[in-house]
Amino acid sequence: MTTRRPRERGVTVEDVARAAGVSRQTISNALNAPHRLKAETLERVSAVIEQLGYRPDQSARSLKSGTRRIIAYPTPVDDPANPNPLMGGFLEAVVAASGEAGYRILLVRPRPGQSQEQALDELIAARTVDGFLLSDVLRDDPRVAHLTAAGFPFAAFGRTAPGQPQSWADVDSAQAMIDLVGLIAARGHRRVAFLASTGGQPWMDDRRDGFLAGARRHHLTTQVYSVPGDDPAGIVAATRDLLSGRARPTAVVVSGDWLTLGVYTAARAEGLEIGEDLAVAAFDDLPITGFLQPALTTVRLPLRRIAEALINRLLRIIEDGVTPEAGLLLPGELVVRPSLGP
Amino acid sequence: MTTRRPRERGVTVEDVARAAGVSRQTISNALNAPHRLKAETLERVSAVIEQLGYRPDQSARSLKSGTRRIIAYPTPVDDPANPNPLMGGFLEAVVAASGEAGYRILLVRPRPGQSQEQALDELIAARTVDGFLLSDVLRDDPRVAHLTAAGFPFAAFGRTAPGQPQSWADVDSAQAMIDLVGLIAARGHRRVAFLASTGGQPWMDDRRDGFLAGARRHHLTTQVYSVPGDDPAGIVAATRDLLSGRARPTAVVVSGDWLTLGVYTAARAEGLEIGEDLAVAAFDDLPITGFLQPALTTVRLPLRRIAEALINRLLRIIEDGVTPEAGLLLPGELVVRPSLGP
DNA sequence: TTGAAAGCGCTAACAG
DNA sequence: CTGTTAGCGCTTTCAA
Repeated sequence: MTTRRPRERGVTVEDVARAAGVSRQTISNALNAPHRLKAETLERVSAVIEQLGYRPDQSARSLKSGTRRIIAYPTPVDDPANPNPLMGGFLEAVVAASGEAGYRILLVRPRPGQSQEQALDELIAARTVDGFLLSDVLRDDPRVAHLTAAGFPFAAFGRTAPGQPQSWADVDSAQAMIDLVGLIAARGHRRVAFLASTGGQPWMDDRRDGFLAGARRHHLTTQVYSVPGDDPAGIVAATRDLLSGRARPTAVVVSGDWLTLGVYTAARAEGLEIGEDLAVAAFDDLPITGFLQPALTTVRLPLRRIAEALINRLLRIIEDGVTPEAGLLLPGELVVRPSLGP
Repeated sequence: MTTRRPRERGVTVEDVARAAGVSRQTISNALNAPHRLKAETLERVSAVIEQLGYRPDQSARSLKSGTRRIIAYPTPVDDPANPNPLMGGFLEAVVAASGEAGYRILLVRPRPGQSQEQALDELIAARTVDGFLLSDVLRDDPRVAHLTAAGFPFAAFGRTAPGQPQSWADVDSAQAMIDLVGLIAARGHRRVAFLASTGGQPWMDDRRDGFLAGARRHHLTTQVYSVPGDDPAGIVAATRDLLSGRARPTAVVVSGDWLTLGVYTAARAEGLEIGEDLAVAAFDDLPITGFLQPALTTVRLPLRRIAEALINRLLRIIEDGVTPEAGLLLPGELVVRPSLGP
């Protein structure tokens, strides 16, 4: 079945103008500056527009105006066998927030053999988008440096360096950890361990720093374990080691929910009941947390608020040319579930 | 800090032509029909293009050519508190497949008060995209009907009706279920239950039908339970009911991984050991499956292959005007884990 | 093989 | 308040 259509020429201003018996400009005005038309004309013209289903050609309009109403989101590369379960929720929030303002999200990715910076340059040079939304931003992210140098609008989920535009929003991981440790201390724990995977991501450092700050504040005895990568076996081994020592901790804070599987496994192997003999808490609130037995205490990321803040800030830059003076930290939400114990 | 830039005029053909000492047309040819240039000229011109970082303006090019190299993906509305954990993996695969072919994905969504169809019409009329990628397609999906009527290119994750263009790809849920039931039968089970949530999605029907077909083939005694919605409490109750009857099933097949939490809970409440007293299998291979104890036997969706097939088919329609004769069913992958027992 | 001219559909500037 | 003119940057004729 072949459906090759002869590149349909859609309905244009010309058509509408003729049908309404006015000039092309009047049509344009009806859409872009309705106050300039006599109420009666406007009504008549609008009816014709409606009836013909006329929409200004996006490309023509963009060519003229120089604005695309599109935001590029460089999609993080994901392992399809083990995809980031929060990506859908973040995009949901981003699409909702940008759609509200009449912008759409274009998913972009460097072509094979192309660097991140080259991909950005191409999008800028081809004037494909009005700005960039960046996520998983590192402390010294080359993309941020590049966009800053190019003077092109962006907003970052993560944090930028002091000399760079502060158009970012991030989870206040440190504060959330401090709160979490406070809760643990209030429940009488004195020896608390922190278990982290060493990926080098800045947000993981923030979590660790927050943990340490909280522990210091409550005079807790701490122990910090780092395991390479996300290898479950390594985590189980580390946790068993942690739990088999003398003076073992009565609570374990884990840098991310994903690792807790290993912790649960190890605790069982050591004959410890989670929530009874050992309190466990983590971070992220992945969809899995309800599936652990007992359910996991964790910190929920404020993805919706982050997305809204990022889009707001980006549009302020794009439309008003105003770059925020300071970054924005949004609080994580403590979700207390049985793994924390009584 | 105000960074309002005076709407930078990027580098245009004109600039490059002047710099290279040739006409505008030669530049255009160098990019779009290099074979028409003398090798030496081409080289020289390319060097200048490279040096000036020239990229044809996307809008101008689109206006002229009528092609956007953009595919719209109407993003399913997601519950941000409980996001679809597979969305990230699907988008990853879609972005990779389309990027390969030089297309990008635009996330779209009806504006407040706008219907799905109106949103499609707007994108078509404004010539914003070359085609649509649809997911979560219902058996009689209004979007498919609308795009078919408009004669606009699309590809559907799901299945279209017989009279409609068969540009779809889907998981062969029925066959995967038949295989799964075969495996269960081979392990000696004679009484098998099917537990489903009633959402009315066609793929859920496919799964049930596959289950029944498999059971028939192996002469198994079956029992089908349907629970409204995804309410965990309802599932626990139904499962307890199921398990407490006389002649209770020795295996339970669940329509989706998500529901198994309730099944596990109910089984424990009945004093049954999963994998020992009761075999459990489900569908989707959500990231949670490894977190259940014992780990869950399930069917993995071939999202990467689906995405590739959809993009392939869509581009065939867009670029060659050729609509596939038939839909494409891709096999799910049986992932056997301890919940199925010995 | 290269150059000149026209026009894609739209809107901003100006004139009536 | 409405109409005319020009041009955004590109590519597709057509002519040289």
